[in-house]
Amino acid sequence: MSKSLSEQGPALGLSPFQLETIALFVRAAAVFSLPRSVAQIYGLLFTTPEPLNLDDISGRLAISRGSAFEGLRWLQDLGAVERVFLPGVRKEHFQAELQLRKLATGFLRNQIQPHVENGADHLQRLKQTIEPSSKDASFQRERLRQITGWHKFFSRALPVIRALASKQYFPLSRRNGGG
Amino acid sequence: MSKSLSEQGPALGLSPFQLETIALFVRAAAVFSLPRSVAQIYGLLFTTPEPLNLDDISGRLAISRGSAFEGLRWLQDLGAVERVFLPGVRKEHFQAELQLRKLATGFLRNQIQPHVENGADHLQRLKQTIEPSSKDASFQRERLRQITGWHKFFSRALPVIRALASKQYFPLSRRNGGG
DNA sequence: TGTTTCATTCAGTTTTTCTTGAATGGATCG
DNA sequence: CGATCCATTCAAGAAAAACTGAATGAAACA
Repeated sequence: MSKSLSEQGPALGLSPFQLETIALFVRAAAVFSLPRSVAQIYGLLFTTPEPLNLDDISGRLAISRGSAFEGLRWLQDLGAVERVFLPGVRKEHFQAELQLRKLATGFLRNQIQPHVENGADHLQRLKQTIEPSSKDASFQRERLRQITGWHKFFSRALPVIRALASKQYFPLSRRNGGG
Repeated sequence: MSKSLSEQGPALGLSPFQLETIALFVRAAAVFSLPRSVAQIYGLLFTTPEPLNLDDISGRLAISRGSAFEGLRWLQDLGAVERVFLPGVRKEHFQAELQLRKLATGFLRNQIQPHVENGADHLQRLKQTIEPSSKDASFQRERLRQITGWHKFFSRALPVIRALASKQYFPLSRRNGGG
């Protein structure tokens, strides 16, 4: 019963700091319904000074190679993790991307933006379903207008949110020269 | 095989407009990993002029009373659905809240804010795990600083996002006199 | 008071999601 | 060239989440 910190977490040679950080990321990921393994992987890389390879990750977190691989791919797609090429080393190594801006924009780009972009088509299709002569037509048009308004809002909000996550709002990250 | 629109959706007396709208909400909810039934319920109320009761909802969407009840409770907690008291009618009736602002702030309040508020405690605990004499202490302090920066960002961003969702950014909703 | 109507709960079941680990095949090496 | 190392896939299994519907008891009614 030594796995209280991260709830079914790794038992191997991770420091208390690493365990606590991973637990924190796992909780945060749960808010967005992201798989536990994804959060664990990011937490491990985040708290490890040197780049790690697939077997390092799978081994230290006590998760399967398959999970480690899928999790790493997801994190790479997002831009939360990047490959590191080490001269003379065959295995691919990875390290955590530390800029929240990149994480946030990656998430918006991958998870939100496509839906907003498809929205126009869906709205068009929705419009077709209104029968002009029906007694509900007026009410339905009102609702369609409402949804259209929401869609416009998201289209406008996306760039704003990106701007929000820009350098000037991250005074502390200046230390790393990033932003 | 007449259930293509909303994928396992209701087959009863819903109009094409309703079916299409519900399908749209189900897709949108999936982005945030919200249960299908919740999206269906909101979609049904959104596209129905008059308030509905539990049995209406359960019946028209072909979902169980239990699901309808839980979904309604979740939507009420969020502020996305409100009770309507009809004089002389015993059953509770519900209608959709149309202001996106309320939906957004409800979601932030219920799903995000508690975690941000607990963050301070977790950061404090994380700090305790750093052993000052360890060779990793410097690296770990750097990472702690990073997380602290993220936490600060979210603490600041929450109010800003709320402001974003305020009236002036919803020109179309003025028609309803809401915002 | 007894009867009916209703909101609410929750153990059991179904469905979905996540994880596992062995298998595949391409790349690298000697 | 064969042997080894490695990234990647995926069918099967495990775990988690969502759903069901009957049971409960409170409230309204007559």
